[in-house]
Amino acid sequence: MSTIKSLAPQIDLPAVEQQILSFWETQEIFKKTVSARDGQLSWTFYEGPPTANGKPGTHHIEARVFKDLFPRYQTMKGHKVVRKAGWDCHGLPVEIAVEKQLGFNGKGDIEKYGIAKFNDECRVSVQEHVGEFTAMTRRMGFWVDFDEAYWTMSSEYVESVWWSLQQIWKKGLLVQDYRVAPYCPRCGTGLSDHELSQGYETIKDQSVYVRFPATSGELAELGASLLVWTTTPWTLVSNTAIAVNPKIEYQVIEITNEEKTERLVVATNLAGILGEERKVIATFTGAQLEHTKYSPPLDLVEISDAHYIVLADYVTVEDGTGLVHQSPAFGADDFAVCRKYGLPVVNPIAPDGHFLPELKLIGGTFFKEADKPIIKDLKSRGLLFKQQQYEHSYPHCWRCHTALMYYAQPSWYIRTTEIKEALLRENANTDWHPETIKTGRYGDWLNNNIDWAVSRNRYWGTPLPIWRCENKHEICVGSLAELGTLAGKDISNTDPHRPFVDDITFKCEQCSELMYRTPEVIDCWYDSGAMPFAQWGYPHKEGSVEKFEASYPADFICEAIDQTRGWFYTLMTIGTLVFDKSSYETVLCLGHILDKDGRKMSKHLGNVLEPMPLMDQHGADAVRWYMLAAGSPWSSRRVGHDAISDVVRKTLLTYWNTISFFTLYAKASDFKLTGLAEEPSTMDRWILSELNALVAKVDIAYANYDSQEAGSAIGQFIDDLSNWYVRRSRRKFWDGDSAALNTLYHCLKELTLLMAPMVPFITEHVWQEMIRNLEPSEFESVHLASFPVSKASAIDEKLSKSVRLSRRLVELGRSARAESKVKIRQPLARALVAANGWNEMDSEIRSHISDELNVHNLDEIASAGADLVSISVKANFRTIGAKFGGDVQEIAKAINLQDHGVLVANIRATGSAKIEFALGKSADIDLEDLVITETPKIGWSVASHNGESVALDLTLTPDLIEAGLVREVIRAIQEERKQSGFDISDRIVVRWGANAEVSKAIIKHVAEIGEETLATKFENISEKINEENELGLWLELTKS
RNA sequence: GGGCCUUUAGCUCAGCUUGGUUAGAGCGCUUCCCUGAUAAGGAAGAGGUCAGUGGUUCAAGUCCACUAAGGCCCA
Repeated sequence: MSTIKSLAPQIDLPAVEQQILSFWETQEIFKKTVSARDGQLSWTFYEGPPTANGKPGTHHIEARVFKDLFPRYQTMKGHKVVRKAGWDCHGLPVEIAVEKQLGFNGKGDIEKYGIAKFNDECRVSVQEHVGEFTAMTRRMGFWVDFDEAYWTMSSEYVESVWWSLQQIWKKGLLVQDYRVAPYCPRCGTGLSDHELSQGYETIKDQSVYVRFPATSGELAELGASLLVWTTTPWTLVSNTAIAVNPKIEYQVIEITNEEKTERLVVATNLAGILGEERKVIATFTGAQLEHTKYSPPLDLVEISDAHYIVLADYVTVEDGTGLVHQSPAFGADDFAVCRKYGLPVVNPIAPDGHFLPELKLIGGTFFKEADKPIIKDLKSRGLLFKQQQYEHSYPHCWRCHTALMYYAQPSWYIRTTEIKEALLRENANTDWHPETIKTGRYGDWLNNNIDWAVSRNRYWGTPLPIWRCENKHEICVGSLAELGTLAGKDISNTDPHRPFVDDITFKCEQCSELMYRTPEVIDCWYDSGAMPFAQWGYPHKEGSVEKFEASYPADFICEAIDQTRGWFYTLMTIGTLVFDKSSYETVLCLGHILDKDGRKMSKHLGNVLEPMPLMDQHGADAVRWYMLAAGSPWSSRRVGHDAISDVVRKTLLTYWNTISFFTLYAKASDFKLTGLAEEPSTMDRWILSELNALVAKVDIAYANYDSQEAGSAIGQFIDDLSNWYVRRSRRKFWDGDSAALNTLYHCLKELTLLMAPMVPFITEHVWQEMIRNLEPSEFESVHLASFPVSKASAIDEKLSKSVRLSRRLVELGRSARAESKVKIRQPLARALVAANGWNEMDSEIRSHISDELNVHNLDEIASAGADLVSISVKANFRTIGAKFGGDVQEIAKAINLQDHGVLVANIRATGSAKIEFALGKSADIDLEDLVITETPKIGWSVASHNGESVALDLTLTPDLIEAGLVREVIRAIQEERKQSGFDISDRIVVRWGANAEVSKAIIKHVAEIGEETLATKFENISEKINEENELGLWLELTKS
């Protein structure tokens, strides 16, 4: 009585996964995989926290699959891998969602409602979908510790963030400055980029070309005016400078119209706007014009030490005049350029969007309404050159549709430009996957680094821990304890959010004035970038120092490509700011998930694939394998049901069926696990060679974060194992051959271990049902086992090549069979083979070819005699090109003109031949320089490819025909056995009837048929004949 | 406006690092074959301006430049 479980070929993957999930949970397998590696080298992974105020989507599965694979692999390689989950809690998207839910329409509503209550709602909102996230994470088999998850809104997290800000502040890198940002004058609030993108509207504005007379340098001597184009005439009030591109060419052009002659400066490429009748007076590069003074068009506000030409690379000749009016309070580019020249930032507009009342002409006017009087004034003073309507898309407030203005507002910056060199150094030491991001997208971003505007005028975020007095003395606080000391009371249990921290005030140490917290909160990207230390509550919380030091920097992080300027940047930057070291060493950067038609998944297109139904339909393993192994992880990929069910059929079911096949025969033959044979057969040696090569390949691929490479190698091996090794060794399994069964078991066990990190469910199922069934002392879970080690001595590259050749020859033989219309069940006497490597081929491998092709004898084509064989050759360009370079075409032609048979005979006899290809020029070539195709001349069915040929002798003798009939009969009986549902080891009685020819064959070969079909007894019912089948064979089987 | 990525069969994608003369695989379709595990396997066929243009080279899907379309990030 065998205890071996036979596993059915049918499997319900999603159902099995549910069992495995509860097994993992009840046995606490995840915990054990971590604790089992206590004392081992740790391998660190950081989880990029999602915000759980929205539902998880299929794109969340993608990153999480990769975040799971490599930790599982590293665990199997003996490392301790702690995986701490995290939740990103703060930020504008959360506030906006809550505003929407409460029907709010701006910051005013929030303040009326009360910041404390509003923040309470935010706190609830970010926990709303935590359950769905954890359910999805559990279902997909992503092992991460939710019990110990960090929350960016927790007091200890916020305090840790404060501590890091204090470090940066102490270095003088956290400062207040102006920031030009979109601003809604009606709502009185700045808008985020995210809000901005929702509110673009196409509108018509008056654009104007204005003359700015030059007052210094050569331009003044020439009496020229700078011609400037702007779509926002209202900004001319605060004109501060004019920017030109140093590399662009400018001309002074004289034109005459309406009886007036004047000279204007424009970029050469845009001179066309001045009309056809024009005279070039002088030419300058932009650089030559620097510091040329001009008189400003309006004299409504005082701007000292201004009004000259500055240089800026961003100026283009796409439209306008190539000269750009600069008003630093109202344009980010303008601000940056003017800052560089030390120009003042003058802002004549009040926060309500109206010009200051004391101004002449436009005092008290709403900024947009000022265009008309300004244009009228310019016209009356002869400064307006041209005016035209201009249609463009302009940002509007998404709430109230008011036109936005870009407006300089006070803002806190982290001076990341100061640590640019350190960032570049850290980036150079970072291992990016794919590599191009390092110097491409991310490297460029660092090279063009700008200071990080880190403050937000909002409510639900980590409050900026800076307190100031009216004399602008400031202090940055690093913890609640520190703040309590300053305030002189115990506030250790105070919520470190608004509005509670806003209420804390204390006296300035320098001037004794009261210090108030500056009202801003910080960018939530700072929160997530601070997680390497803040997740432990470093440095305040007990034990956090040890935990942090043991886990910094991370060996591995992984997110989608949109994080290059998000999390990847803030992690590296904060790490470098605070510890002078980036917080991660390797980063895997994934492409996005698209729908089956290549479109983004979005609610309004209705093409969103819900993750849970997807996994419940196909199984999490199928989704995982698809994400990991189908297509490049770093390019965007289309996900659809068909693509995923393909994975199931092709890979997972083939694997499972091989397992099932093994257990079927292991049970039937009372399999004993004895290990690998001392002297394995050629076939066994071959598959073991492939296996060990696979182990090495997959190990390297995983170590290099290349799941695609690992997946395709595994897929190839599954195919080799199932469709060649098992197929060709079927008879041995049937015979209960212990060596073959042990070999197959060994292959399946190692394969299971290799696949475990990618598809943890089905491999666990195999581990429990097959491996622990045979080896009860094995690890409790496949995920507690060690990764296999490749045995180099088992890898036989020559054998592998030989088997590959044999499989190509089988293909050619099948092709020749199909061509000849002689089916494979009809044996043939012989086939001729031509191929390099044939002579070295092991007889066992040759026998597989003759079995597959059902041919009794295989001979080398040479044995057929030269007069039967025709030889044709082609030049092998790869070798000839390398040897003779430019002469290849001539040589190839010359080779073609030779008598191919003689040429090949010569080279085979002497090893080389001299080819004369031009007058007095010749080349010595040898066998490798030719692609030789040998084919029999007549009476054969031939297939050739790349110089390899198989030719079948189609002559049929009565004996061969009879053998063919026997094989037909055997197959018919086997088919019937299967139909009748007999067990593979059932002995049977065959009652049969057939026509004379078939009857004769059966009677003559009854012993052979009986052996093949396990028939113990044959009864001929001669009157029965089945008209419906080709053989006329009637069968009735019963168990004996 | 800037940077990066992608573009190869009806569909999904390899191949490009290292250039070599018949450009592959899977799915789907047609016709066959094989089957004592398989939801499988195999053969043949239809299906390709390798996005376009130009260049380098004896030779370009592959290297270089430019262009176009789509995507991502940033303005």
